[in-house]
Amino acid sequence: MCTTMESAFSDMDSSSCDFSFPHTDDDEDSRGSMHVSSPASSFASSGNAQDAGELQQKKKRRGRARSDAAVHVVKKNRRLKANDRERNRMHNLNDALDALRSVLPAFPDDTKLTKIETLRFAHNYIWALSETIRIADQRGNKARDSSTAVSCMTEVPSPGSDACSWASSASSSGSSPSYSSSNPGSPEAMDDYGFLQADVVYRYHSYPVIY
DNA sequence: TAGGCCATCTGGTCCT
DNA sequence: AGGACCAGATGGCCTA
Repeated sequence: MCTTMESAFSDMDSSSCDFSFPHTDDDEDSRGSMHVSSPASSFASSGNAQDAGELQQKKKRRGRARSDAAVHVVKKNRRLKANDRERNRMHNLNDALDALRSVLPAFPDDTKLTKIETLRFAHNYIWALSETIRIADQRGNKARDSSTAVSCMTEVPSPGSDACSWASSASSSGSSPSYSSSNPGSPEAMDDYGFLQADVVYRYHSYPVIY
């Protein structure tokens, strides 16, 4: 198969694949070339009647072959363009995933999250932030002059920060965290502020995305 | 060496 | 008709 990283990023270097469009004598004929080395011109200059008849036959066959080849070339060109668009589309998707990774808390070992891990991590992160805000609001309503809610918010890791220093309870997850099976949205687990922190942190790292 | 992850190709389907 | 999107297939690379 022609798929290699080199060919993939060489903007469709067709010479490395089976998609090349060979330059043939038919191409010359189709442009009415009078090149001296053209088989047609050499036949025409022979003056032989039998050869002329064969030439007509050959021209017919070549004409048929040329039209088939033209269709083939058109199809291949369309495929190449579609491949190029698909490649760009996937590159855009990967760029978006990279952007998502950049706003997620970083792991200390600098392990790049896989695609699925990035999506799951982002899901958990959003959920954790939402829960933190929700609980902070609840606490804020109960004791507006308390600084508890403020300190709660400062516990949330900022994008790019060390996620595991914030979430020590999930530090063993690495790039392939084991997943809990509990419901991230269960409010009964949030009856205590301290418990909330630990629980949010844990789920933020380890809860599987439910699709 | 098996398994996971990834990039790419490809054909089908849907949409504009 | 052509482009976007999708899913399956394939092969390369890396790691345990």
